[in-house]
Amino acid sequence: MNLKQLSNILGISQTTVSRALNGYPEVSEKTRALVLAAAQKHNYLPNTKAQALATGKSKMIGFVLPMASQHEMLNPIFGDFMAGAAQTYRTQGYDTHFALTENNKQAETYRDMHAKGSVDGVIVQAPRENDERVAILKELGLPFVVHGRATGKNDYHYVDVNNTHAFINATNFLLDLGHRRIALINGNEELDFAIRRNHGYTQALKDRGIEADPKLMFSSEMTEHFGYETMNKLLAMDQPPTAAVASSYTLAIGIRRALGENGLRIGKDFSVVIHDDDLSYLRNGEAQPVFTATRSSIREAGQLCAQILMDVIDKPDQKPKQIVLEAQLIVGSSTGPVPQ
Amino acid sequence: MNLKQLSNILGISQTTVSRALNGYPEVSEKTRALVLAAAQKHNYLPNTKAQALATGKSKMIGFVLPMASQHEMLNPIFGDFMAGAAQTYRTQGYDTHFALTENNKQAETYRDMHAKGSVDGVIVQAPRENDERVAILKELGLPFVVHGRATGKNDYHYVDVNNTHAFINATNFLLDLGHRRIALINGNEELDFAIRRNHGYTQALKDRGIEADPKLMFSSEMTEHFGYETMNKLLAMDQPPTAAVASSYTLAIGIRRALGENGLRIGKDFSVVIHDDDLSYLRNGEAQPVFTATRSSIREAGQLCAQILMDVIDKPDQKPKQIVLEAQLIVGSSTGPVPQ
DNA sequence: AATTCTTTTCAAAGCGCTTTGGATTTGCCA
DNA sequence: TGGCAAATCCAAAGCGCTTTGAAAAGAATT
Repeated sequence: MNLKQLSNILGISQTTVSRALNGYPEVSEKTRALVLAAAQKHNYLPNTKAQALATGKSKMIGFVLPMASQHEMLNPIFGDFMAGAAQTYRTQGYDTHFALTENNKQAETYRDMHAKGSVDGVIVQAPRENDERVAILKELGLPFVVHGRATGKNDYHYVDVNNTHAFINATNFLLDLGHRRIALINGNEELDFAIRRNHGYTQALKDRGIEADPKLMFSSEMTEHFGYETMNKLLAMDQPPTAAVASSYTLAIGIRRALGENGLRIGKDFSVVIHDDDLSYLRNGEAQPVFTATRSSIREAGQLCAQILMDVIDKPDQKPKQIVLEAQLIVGSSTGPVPQ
Repeated sequence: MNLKQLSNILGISQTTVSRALNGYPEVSEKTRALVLAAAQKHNYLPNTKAQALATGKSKMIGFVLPMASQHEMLNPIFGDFMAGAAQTYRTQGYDTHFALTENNKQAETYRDMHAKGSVDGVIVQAPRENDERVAILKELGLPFVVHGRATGKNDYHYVDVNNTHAFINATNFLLDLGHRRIALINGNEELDFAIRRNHGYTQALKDRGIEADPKLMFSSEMTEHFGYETMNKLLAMDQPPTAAVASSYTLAIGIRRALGENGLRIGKDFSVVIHDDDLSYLRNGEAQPVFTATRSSIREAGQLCAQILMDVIDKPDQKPKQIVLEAQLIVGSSTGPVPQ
């Protein structure tokens, strides 16, 4: 069923049918009702491709996920983020165009998407320092919103968590409990968020006159295994730390496993504060949080990014919208005073 | 840059340029080289919308994810599955059209996608018994592949894990170790895979003359919390089981937490076999598996589904391709003989 | 009833591509 | 050199929609 057929059935021109459907005022309410009813009845929906071609708008948002070929490690947060975003798009008739790309070809993928006219805007994930994608998207004039911040220049739209502050808080919380040797188990420090968390951690220690000890600082992909392995290394030290801040829930699961295997109780013998993205399928407890954490919903970030992006698509030339979310410190049972 | 402009630059007709680009034989290799070079130079890529309109093929695969409004629980496996699928699509120029939908409106979303002409085929996830989506897609004539099986009729393409067999194996493994009271911690038993796992578990017990005890069988959404809660319930029993089979890694994390808090060692005091989807961001150990598990890569399933779907789009009328993957039993350190 | 102004409708062009059917050029042979 | 087939190329139609500019119908004014 297409426009032509529908208009034939109705005995009305395509123009009028199209206008009736799209809510233009130049059509009487009577015929509009007629058209709407017929469309409903015949299950007619405009062909998006034709619509896109005619209007020049694809009503699609691009979402590019790098394959991260090294370890085949897919960003575990992307599902929730994307769902949050898609949920918001829907309200305005946008859908998501999802593309996988090799790790170092993200920029190229955006360029192609634009050249092929398949999206009206894109979201940039996990920015690095002076991320090239930002430059390219600007050059192309393709609307975009960054989830996170690409250090360097700041003249674009973004939604980010205040990572520095979150990790200052997390570290302070442990310091207040009396801990002095505190480890950092961080994500890959090529990524902006990890850099900021490192800064927060270092800063908090410094403010209490403690020099951050590089031997207590670890950074890699945030897997359960990395958490496990690192915790084992820490326990094997001559003078093990009494606490750690970790960048994700998955890391914490590994940490807890290592502690358990060594007969140590989390929150008693060793304290852990994590950053909790509030993933829908990996909740940090239900009513009561399991781990003490700085929490910030990744899904909410997705919603905000989507909101801004749609706004920018609508009105391209506005001054950068920049949202920094504060993570909430929630206290679970993974922390306690320094064991005597 | 579009075809017209490109052909003007070259001083060649649009027809020839289009044909050169699409590898038709009616164009000399010399001009083809010329065209290709120019396209490259001017960063030309055909507008997908126009292409889709002209050819009637959108080169898009639909992927519908229910929001699961109740608990906002997003299927944690979907990321890996989708990535596997997308990886395969790419090789043949397909991209993914991703849409969120309310839980009970999946069928409608497929119908809309078809009416709007935005996809050439779709993948159906997490089928239920006699899933309505299958019927609708057949009626629409929209190519589809089911990931899993919708019990009921079997006249469609699918890729599934042999869930029954996997759980027979898992249960047998524990029986062989001497366990007799074995719990089942399963996913939501409205879903086909969970039903089959239940059958496998029940069957294995029965084959050893053991009646499955409903008090040891639990089923819900596969969250860490559900695993934790259930394990606590089990431990509180008069006569607790000595082992459990669990349907996912996330459940196992909760189980381990409960055991740890009760001072019990997994694999010594209590044995657990899980089903492991081999998620990229939640690996069950690296070189050595942590949990004894029936393992089947969800990413691989995604790849297979994609492969079949593209094939079916190409040649719609073929007899159902049905692949049943056997899960591999891998032995980790979460199982051991019955404690004395 | 004649004129003007609104309201409602329509035909046709255009979005950027593919593809059919026909035209032109080239190569080969006699 | 002429003739014919094969190799190249092209103009134009069509995919399903939106939108412009104009026409037809209806309402209002004199």
